[in-house]
Amino acid sequence: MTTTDIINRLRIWAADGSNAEKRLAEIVLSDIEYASKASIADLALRAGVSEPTVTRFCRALGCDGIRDFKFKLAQVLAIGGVYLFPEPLVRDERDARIVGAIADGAANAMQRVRDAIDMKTVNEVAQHVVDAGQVYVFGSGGVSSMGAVEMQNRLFRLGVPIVAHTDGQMQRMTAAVCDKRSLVFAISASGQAASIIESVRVARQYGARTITITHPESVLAKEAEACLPFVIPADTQLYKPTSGRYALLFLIDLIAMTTAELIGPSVLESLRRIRVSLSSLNTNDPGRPIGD
Amino acid sequence: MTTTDIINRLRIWAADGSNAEKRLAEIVLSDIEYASKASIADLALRAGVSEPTVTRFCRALGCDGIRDFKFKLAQVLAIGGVYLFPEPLVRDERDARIVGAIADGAANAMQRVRDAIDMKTVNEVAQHVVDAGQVYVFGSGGVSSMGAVEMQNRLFRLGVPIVAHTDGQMQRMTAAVCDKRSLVFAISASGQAASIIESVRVARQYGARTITITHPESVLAKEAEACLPFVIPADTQLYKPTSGRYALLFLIDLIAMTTAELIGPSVLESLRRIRVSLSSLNTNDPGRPIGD
DNA sequence: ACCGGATATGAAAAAAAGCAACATTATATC
DNA sequence: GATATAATGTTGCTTTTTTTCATATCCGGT
Repeated sequence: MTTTDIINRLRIWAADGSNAEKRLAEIVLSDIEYASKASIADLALRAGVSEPTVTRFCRALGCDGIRDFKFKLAQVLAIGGVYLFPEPLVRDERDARIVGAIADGAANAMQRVRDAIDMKTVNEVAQHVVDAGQVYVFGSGGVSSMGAVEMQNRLFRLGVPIVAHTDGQMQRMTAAVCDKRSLVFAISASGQAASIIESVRVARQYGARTITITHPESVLAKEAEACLPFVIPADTQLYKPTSGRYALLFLIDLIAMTTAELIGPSVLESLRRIRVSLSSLNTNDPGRPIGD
Repeated sequence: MTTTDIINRLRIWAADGSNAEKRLAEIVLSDIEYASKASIADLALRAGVSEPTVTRFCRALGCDGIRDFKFKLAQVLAIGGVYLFPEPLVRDERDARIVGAIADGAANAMQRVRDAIDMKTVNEVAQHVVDAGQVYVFGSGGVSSMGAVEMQNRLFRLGVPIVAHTDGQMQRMTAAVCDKRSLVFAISASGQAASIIESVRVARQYGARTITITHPESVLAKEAEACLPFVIPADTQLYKPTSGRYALLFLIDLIAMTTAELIGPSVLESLRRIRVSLSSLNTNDPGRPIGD
């Protein structure tokens, strides 16, 4: 159960639960911060009900007991939301929470990559990119397809022959024309996207080198030669966009930068040409990053 | 104290606290989910220390007691997801430099957004998204077009009628069919992309509301009603992909989350439907994030 | 109106958890 | 090696939570 469900249910019960439930739900909703720390006795007193009623209330909401209930409330609070607080009171605080939740989430996700990433594998991957005659990136689903496109975007600048496909048919067809000089990146957070799994299988049959960026225990991970672990945890907060995207971006940057350094100064030539090709479009501002 | 600080402190203590502290910190870090629900007795047993030591440990970490400690852990989990917090790897200098360069760049970019962001504007923008009959997002160039697509990806989930265009012709044509109920987001790091500037101008002529995510001093910024500042600094490190992308993602997440909360619980219905529509594709795993 | 059964609520006691005061042990310092 | 200080443990008490059992309330059928 996601934490947001609990708020919904509280809402519903505040409207049409039994007497005691109504009062409790109201008390909790009116001050979640208080409720997340109060003892049963306190809560019972405020709502004018008996203590066991509070425990039963929590159970009925799908929690193990009041501890679990408060645990979930704490999580709701960690991210916070308009509808959680009495409106006029806390505009600023709520804003701060939103900013904090996203920033912390991103920082966490990236910290994890930072801690867990095996640079030896990344270095090998980069070497394969350099060696490959043609690189393909397959991704599907919101996060993974962004990753695929982004990877193309990062690597083509280095002069790497790379193309991304987010369409399942294109992935399959492309896989079918792979050969020994091909390198296939397969990105899938779940590791269960059928088109990606099949494409990897086919590409490998034709001798392509295959690298996945996916859940290390997934079907997809087992299909390929190498796997860079990428796990998107079940977000407890549905309102918040998943932080996993930052992790994926990080991973891609690592690959791109390692590859760039491997190629060496000649990447600068590619970058220079890109800049020249843009200079007729935009004003010439040498400080600006290449291609917006 | 932000909630994630607690993890840092735990890390430090796991490395150089006293004996009991070390063991406790390790136990907690090795399974935060467990620690966030365990009783003192449990924790003490596992770490092989006495119960009051656990209480003292929590206090020393800046919490009121074990309750508060567990409360904070719950929040860490809510934000960071059910991530593991593995020991950071030791790596050689070159690897550390690459990882550090990217991580620091991203952290800086996001910190800048955090410092500069005006949540009042973001709230207004979100309100406009909710009110709009149709939302368009235009972006061009590597970073900005990713932003446009990502914005579509984040907002369509909430049931917002939104479409992204990264093609200049499509942008112009779309702008030409705007009306009063249209909302146009124009993303451009440079603020000089011709197609975007023209599209904003045209859309505005037809009564659309226009919001830019761009350099606040740019031509584009002056064309539109509102501007969320987004500046990509000239990266000195040519090998390194620009960190600006993290900042843009951050900005988009802020808008998406604020919008989601403005819409309220009914967004859950959209998300639920998306999940259902995917469940025939993938195995049914309710914990998985929606759409890879 | 009255009955039987289900449901909701409360009182009291048992169980569990958390905490403080004091005791002990380890460590550092001279 | 004595002493002071910090770190940790033991014990028992308090608070919190849960369970058990009793009571009240509601509701449809007679």
